[in-house]
Amino acid sequence: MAKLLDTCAHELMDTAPQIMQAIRMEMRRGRGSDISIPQFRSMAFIQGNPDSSLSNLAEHLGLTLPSVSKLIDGLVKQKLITRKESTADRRRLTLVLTQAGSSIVDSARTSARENLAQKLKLLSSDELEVIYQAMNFLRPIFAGQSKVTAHDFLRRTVL
Amino acid sequence: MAKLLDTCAHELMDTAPQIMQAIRMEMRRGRGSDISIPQFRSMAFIQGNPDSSLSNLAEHLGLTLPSVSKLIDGLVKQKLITRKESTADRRRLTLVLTQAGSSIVDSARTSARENLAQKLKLLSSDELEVIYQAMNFLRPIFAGQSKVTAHDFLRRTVL
DNA sequence: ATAATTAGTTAGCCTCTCTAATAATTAGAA
DNA sequence: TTCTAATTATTAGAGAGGCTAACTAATTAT
Repeated sequence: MAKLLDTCAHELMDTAPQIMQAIRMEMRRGRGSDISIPQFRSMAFIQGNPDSSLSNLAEHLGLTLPSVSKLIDGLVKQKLITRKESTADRRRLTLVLTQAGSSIVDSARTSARENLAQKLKLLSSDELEVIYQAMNFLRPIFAGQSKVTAHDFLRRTVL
Repeated sequence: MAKLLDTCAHELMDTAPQIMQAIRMEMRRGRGSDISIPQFRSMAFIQGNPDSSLSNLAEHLGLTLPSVSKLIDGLVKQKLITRKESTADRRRLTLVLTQAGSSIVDSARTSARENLAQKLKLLSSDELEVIYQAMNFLRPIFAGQSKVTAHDFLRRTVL
């Protein structure tokens, strides 16, 4: 039945924004490390995937290149990351966390995690298990937004 | 064990933004009804809770009053909702959807729902069931951010 | 009556995200 | 090889989305 599909879609549209808002607040609460969610996500990705390029990051975040470029601008201004020129391919960037950046992303992560965990304490471990599973079903579906450009599209379908 | 808590927290921080990004794109894709997620959420709430005030809406969204005030500004400019003065309490607003607003929120809802459902088709109905349950566990935890003001806090704890 | 609370708005700030246009470098084809 | 394509990133410009702080107006409580 298509009913469950629609219901789930509705639930997602309803719940995801609320969770985001909560996370946003948790991130702010962890004062001392005052960064936004996209900033945190960017740094976490760079930390986990050293020497990534802007494009890599953009694809991971599901954002456009200009958006990410500006996002990185902010982080560079705060000296949390640096842009390094790649020697092999001179148009390519290599993003590197500074020491400050690394420690901030660490503390932000644990702080947000603790605050969130605090909220999740209201649930039983069975319920948490369900959530854990759900996230693992959802992540692959919504990850890697594929970023099909108009040009790619034409190339694939017309040409 | 506290491990599961932390893992779930981590999964949430990881997955929620991606879902949001996908929803954002789905909303845009439903061209003709070009509204943002907060705008959609506001209108949907007003549709379901007629004659709500700004404060009601702000609490539901988990946002500050000024944020919501500005948000509503935009919708009023587009003639999707109107601010009506309440006769009983003259500082209170009553938010009302215009006809245009009502039809836009309807079409945006079905469009986004269909696009999302499309993505969810990749899952089995068992997996959907898990997601459904998870959302129902999560929603109450993250809904109604309680919005404790400094003043309230002092009043409750000190006085 | 006067003080405190509540409902909204305004102003100012910064981030997020997009599209469109541009520059520089590399890869591919004629 | 030369000239065209594609890739990588940036800039400019615009509109939302958030927040805090400071303010007005109306209501309630003392």
